[in-house]
Amino acid sequence: MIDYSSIEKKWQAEWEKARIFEPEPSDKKPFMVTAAFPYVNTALHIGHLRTYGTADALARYKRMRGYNVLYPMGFHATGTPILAFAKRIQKGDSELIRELKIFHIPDDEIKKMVTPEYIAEYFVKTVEKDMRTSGLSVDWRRKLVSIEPIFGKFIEWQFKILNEKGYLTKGKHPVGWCPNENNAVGMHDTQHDVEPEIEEETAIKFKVDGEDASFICSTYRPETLDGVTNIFVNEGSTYVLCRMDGENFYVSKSAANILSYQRGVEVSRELPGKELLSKKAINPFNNEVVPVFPGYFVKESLGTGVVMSVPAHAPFDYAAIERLKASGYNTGEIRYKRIIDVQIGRSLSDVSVGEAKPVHVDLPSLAYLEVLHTDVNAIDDMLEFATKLQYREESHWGKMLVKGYEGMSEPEAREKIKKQMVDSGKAIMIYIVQNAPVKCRCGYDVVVKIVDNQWFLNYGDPKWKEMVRQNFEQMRILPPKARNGFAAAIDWIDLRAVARSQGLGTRLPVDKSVIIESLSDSTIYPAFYTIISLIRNVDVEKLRPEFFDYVYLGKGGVDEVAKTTGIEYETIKRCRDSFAYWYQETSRHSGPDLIFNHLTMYMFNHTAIFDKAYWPKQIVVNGMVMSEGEKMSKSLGNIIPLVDGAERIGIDPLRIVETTSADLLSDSEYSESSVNGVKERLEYLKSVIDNIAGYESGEFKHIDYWLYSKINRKIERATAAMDALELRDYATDVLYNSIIELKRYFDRGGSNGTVLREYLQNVALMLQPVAPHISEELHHSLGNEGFAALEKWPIPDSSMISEKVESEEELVTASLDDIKRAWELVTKKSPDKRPSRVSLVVASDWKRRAHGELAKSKDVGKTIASLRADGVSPEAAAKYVGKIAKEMNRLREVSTTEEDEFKALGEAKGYLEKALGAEVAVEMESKSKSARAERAAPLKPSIEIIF
RNA sequence: GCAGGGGUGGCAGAGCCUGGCCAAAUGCGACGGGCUUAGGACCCGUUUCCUUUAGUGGAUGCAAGAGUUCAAAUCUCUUCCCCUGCACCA
Repeated sequence: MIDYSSIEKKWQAEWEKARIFEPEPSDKKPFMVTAAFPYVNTALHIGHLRTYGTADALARYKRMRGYNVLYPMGFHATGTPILAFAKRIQKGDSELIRELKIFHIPDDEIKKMVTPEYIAEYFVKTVEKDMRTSGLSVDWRRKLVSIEPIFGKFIEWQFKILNEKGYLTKGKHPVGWCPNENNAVGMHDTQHDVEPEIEEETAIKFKVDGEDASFICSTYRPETLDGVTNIFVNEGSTYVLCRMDGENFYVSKSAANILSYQRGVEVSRELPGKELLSKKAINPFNNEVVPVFPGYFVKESLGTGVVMSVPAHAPFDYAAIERLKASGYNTGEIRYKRIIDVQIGRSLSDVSVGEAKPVHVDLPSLAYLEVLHTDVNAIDDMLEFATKLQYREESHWGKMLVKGYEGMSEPEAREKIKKQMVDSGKAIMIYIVQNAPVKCRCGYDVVVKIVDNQWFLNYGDPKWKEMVRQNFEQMRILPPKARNGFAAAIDWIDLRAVARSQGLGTRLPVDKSVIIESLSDSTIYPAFYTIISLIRNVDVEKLRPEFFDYVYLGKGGVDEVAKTTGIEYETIKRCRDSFAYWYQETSRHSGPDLIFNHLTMYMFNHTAIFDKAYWPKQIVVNGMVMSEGEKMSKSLGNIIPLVDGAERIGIDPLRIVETTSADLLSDSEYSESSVNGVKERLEYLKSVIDNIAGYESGEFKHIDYWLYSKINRKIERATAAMDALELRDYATDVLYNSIIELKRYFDRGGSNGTVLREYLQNVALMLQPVAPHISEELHHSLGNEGFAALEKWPIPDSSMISEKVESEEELVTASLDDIKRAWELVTKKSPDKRPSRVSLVVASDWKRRAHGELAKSKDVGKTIASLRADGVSPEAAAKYVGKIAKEMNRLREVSTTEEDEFKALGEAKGYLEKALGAEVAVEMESKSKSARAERAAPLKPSIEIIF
């Protein structure tokens, strides 16, 4: 058994002692690998190995390919999560404590986690330890934490530049807001961690006839305005007349309160809903005067509490009006007006619609109730269903009938009408919490507030976008299929709020009252790794913008900067050199969840700040890790802390399973069985190496050449796979196929120590990227000195790759297979017959020529003629060529000769006899008298089973 | 709704870009056999249907439908369904 734990500890200590992962600029080609730094609210679990292990695999591979490789690491602590974390600990939150216990965090440590600073300190320590346990080839001298003052200086400089370039702007922005605590709330601040989903609604002003006031109706479908027949209010609710933006409005009392966070609202007086029923309203779209009805379904707390009624296109509206009529309410004459044309029920299958045919196609909402086998008295859930169906079909396939918008699709008309109404002052946009009620941790309902002094980064800036697109074209995205996602993200990203009033982090230089939001302060930090270890001893206050200007932008001169900042000349110069060196070639790694935020912001900020030469070169996105078919999560309790995994399973097997068991972008699957499979294979490799001394060298046999061919082909393929970071393909070749090949080699009597040693030496080295410890151990077991981690990546010897040798080996396998099949069929049908001997006949060389010629000429006649000219009998030539002509387009040249095949099968005779338990004879067709000999084809000898 | 990624055999999951060697790798499961006192492990075989007393031939088949082609899991179009993201949150 391999003792992973002690092997890992041993090599980690050796690497550390030799400081082999602490690179400095040199004349070698640089390669810098960075992975998204972890947020410090948890220890690592085995799933984290996916991203960090993939990045490490690339780092180690590139190192072996002769690059000077830098793989630095830092820690993210800015933002609100550890603030909330500290509060929860203060309150003794049992759920959180239970989660921490999964990671074996001792009680006395948990007790101390009442300040975010301590939490950060604790997890920085823990995660670094976890990463060291993982055997990552990280240069720990460059460690940084995003809440360090030194980091703050760097961020301040970054935002100073962004501001100077005009990318920092100020404006209005809707946010989730707690009216009680008076601050913005995000997901981390709500009960059950619910994200308040903010949605925009159009609120249409319906002037009250004869009054200086309007109803204001919120709606998702302003395009249906032309179909409004009346206004609905809840007659049992309290309404107010209020003043907003210099106009008077009727809204529900609770709506007035909610709206007051978005606009200035002054309540003039309260009134019961009933009082509104006597009023008339003017539709701003078509100036029709419409009445006000009581709507049983109107909720005062939703939107404005006043609803415009479009009965032809809203089942609720239609049902409410019909029920009013039925109850004897005087509605006056209602003229239902169809404004969207669509094939009703088209998305439903015939089965669910059954016999129901929409009769009232001029009144779509009724027609929708009809296809659903119901009517105006349906329960609310049914009406809700009909509403959704109608809305979906109309917006998907509907064509507008409204004058001026004829034939338009609904979404297009919606945007046009919305814009027209808002621009002409007939409507305003309001925001609602779409998934209301969302409760703040303090217990109050979250509302939407429009913050008007919000700072944004204007990622929508066309010139900026253009720069990013330009760089993106040059960039390498791995895997290539993630490329479309990035292109979409670059197009989509727009204004992004960059400041918050709370949380840990750096204050915005242009407005010290706010803190830079935590994703925005971690976009160009990889550049900071290149210099941080050089300025650790510099007084933080000396890190003035002039310093960074020189280091990152080459502005000014070293003397000048040394004078203004007081930093030593040599330090400044080394920083500039270090940045300019390492940033030539970079690779950024993360999970796919960061494509639409961090990774895109990474591209934008780099292009905004740095010179072209230092723009991003490569981004790698990898999938996540699933555990036994389920997503790993603390609440499911299926998290395996990294320390446990290292101890119970071993880091190398874990790294192999997680980084190589799926496509780069697909989620990989951790399971006991997959880990065991990997371990068995590693054990097998080790056992062969442990016994290597027992194999003597000698003259090479066919199977030795075969193994040479295999190893060199393997190197070729593994190298190509690593270049594309296709770790799954790489591992299939290097690990899984190696086992199969070795077993076959021994099966076929292979026993040459020289060949085996070379094979294993290469396999051991090629395991280095994903299984660095085992690789190191095997490398040394083979008697090598020096670190595998620093060895040259194997180079294939293409002269040893032989199509012919491999074909011959396949010939043996395929023949054995065919013999078994035929054998079985014969003995099944005649159980009393006992075959005693098998005779194989390999095909004459003229048949090989036939293949080659036919493949080239595609001409049956010509091929036959050419064979006859060579002295082949006309009958045999015609018969054979006729047979192979059927698969003319699949024919290939054959690399073996009759002689080759004869020899190969001859050498394998012993093997075949053992496998079959019968005598085997091999003949050449040109010399055979067997009746079945003519059936022989290249690489497919004829078989005769003799009884 | 918008954007991105998908839909393959009992399951998981390759193949699709670059059409033919694909009844479709590999792993798991199931079944049969070997080994064993027995179980596990291991080894061999089977795992769409029909056909074949010699290594075979055929049908159906990769979400559904249509198209392009001598040839489609693979290319094009349409439809249906699933997953992820949609922001101030790391």
